[in-house]
Amino acid sequence: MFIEIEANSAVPIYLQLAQQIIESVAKGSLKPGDSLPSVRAFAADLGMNMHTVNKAYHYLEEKEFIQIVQKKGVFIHENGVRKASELDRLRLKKELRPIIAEALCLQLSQAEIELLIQEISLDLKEEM
Amino acid sequence: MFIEIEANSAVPIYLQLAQQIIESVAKGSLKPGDSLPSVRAFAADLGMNMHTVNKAYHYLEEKEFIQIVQKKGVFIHENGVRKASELDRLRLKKELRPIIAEALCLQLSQAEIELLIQEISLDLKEEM
DNA sequence: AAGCTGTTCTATTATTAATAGAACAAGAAG
DNA sequence: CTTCTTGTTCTATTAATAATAGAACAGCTT
Repeated sequence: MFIEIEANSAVPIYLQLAQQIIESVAKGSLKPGDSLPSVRAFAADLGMNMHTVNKAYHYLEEKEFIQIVQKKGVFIHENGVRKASELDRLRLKKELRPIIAEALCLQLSQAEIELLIQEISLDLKEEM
Repeated sequence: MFIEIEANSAVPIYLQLAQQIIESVAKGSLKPGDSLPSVRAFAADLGMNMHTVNKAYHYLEEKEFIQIVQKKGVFIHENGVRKASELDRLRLKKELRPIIAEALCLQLSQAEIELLIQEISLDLKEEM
């Protein structure tokens, strides 16, 4: 698994880690049932603290993307890839809203915004 | 201007304020040259601190959405509505990426994601 | 028995968010 | 000229978050 952490990002590193794991699930390089490194091994590999990895894991567990099994390890949740609920859609819209507002100020058309999304989707598939 | 701050949001209130000002520019209810309330008046109106409004203003100034004129006041930047630069597009993509990744895990198709964007765009126009 | 698993506990350090009050310099308005 | 308002600056405090650190625990695997 290829994780790249930007030390000088405004995004906390535990979040960067969690987001990149989600990306791996999105692109299919991590599939439901796959195991993730232990908090210690991952921390050593990434040069960060065990507790930071743990925080990322719990963030992902709350989002139901991974499953933490006591004394066993961490696995991609069986429902890691699933159909969005209406609540999911609302949450995604809330997160997208400020970005779309900015895009509209920057005079991006609907088509241009859709192109951005397509480029991102391609990025998330090419890298398999 | 209608600003609604969610006290219990994980998004800092200075950011919520800034984002909602951007939304107003996006929907056209605030146009380049329009003046914004003074930091004191706005703070009193919203029930928050002067310094918090100031922080939102400086955040928006850095993004070139408003112009702070010494001893005069704050105005929507003449370039508040402008054509996106290539850097703008890259920044937007970086912000969109983790959300799109999550959308893909939730098995939203390209069309379904585009529908979300359309719904948001409508929201940002209807409210004029 | 040894090693590994996530968990829990206490602890420290640094940064950010938010508030508060006072004072300043400069423009506007009377 | 005086008064008010403007954004700015300064110091200060409080709370929360991020990140690190080390130790210990319970339970599974080998």
